[in-house]
Amino acid sequence: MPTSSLPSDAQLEILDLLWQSEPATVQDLHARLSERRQVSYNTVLTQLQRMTKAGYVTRNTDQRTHTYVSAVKRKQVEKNLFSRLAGTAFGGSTINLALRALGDTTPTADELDELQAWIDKQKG
Amino acid sequence: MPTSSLPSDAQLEILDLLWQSEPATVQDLHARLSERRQVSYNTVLTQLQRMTKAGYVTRNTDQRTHTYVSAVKRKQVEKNLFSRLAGTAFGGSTINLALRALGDTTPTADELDELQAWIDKQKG
DNA sequence: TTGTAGTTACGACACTTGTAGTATAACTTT
DNA sequence: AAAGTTATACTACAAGTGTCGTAACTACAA
Repeated sequence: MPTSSLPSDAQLEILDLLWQSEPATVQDLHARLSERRQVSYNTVLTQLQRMTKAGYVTRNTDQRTHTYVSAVKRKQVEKNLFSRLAGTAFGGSTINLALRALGDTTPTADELDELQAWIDKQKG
Repeated sequence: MPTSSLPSDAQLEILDLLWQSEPATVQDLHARLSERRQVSYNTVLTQLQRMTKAGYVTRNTDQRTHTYVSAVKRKQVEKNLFSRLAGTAFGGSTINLALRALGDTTPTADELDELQAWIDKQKG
């Protein structure tokens, strides 16, 4: 449904956790998010409620403790994210964006291999 | 709240124009931005004022018509942008982000070469 | 049965964001 | 010099954001 709109930063952060392990309760997500930064249970709950309304997630309310699952595909959201970024500051090119992202970062050998594989796939 | 503050989307769009050609007046920027989308002069002005306050640009007010120059480096802003994104949804890895950005896009031969060059540089 | 911990619903609040209108001052043109 | 044009400053405002508090309800334990 939300092909145009994008989750906010805080929502994306939670969505990312969901994608990693679904379904999940608010407590699950709060616990996992708390490993990264200080945040209240209610904050996570509110964001999940907003995400439900926005259609980014759906929830099962059969039990008192609701469980959430993502309703949008990771790839799709990422694609939208990139195209928004590319649209504003990278000459519209996602590839250009990728090149900039690489920038002066130093990759691990694995990452380098993965990149090489991607290129080879394009060539072949 | 991200670690380092970042220009908003609308600001980034203008900053991008500035990076391409500095210094510039509000009119310059408004004219160039107008080629892409409908936006009022005052909107551009307001954003430039906000960016001035935020330190993203500086301006010369000697003349009645002020001229603006960027006060932040493109690379630095991009880096912050990517690291914020990476921090929220790409496992913290900018390279991973780049790989995702590449995703199913199909590059031109030039872009492919550029990518290959980047890899070779890392290897060598 | 009464307390206590867990859960959701709802509201609140300050801040940001994108957008633009109005006021006013300063040049330019007639 | 009057009128029009151009510039900035200031104000405004709805929507979105990140954050959390409080109320109310449920379930289990003592």
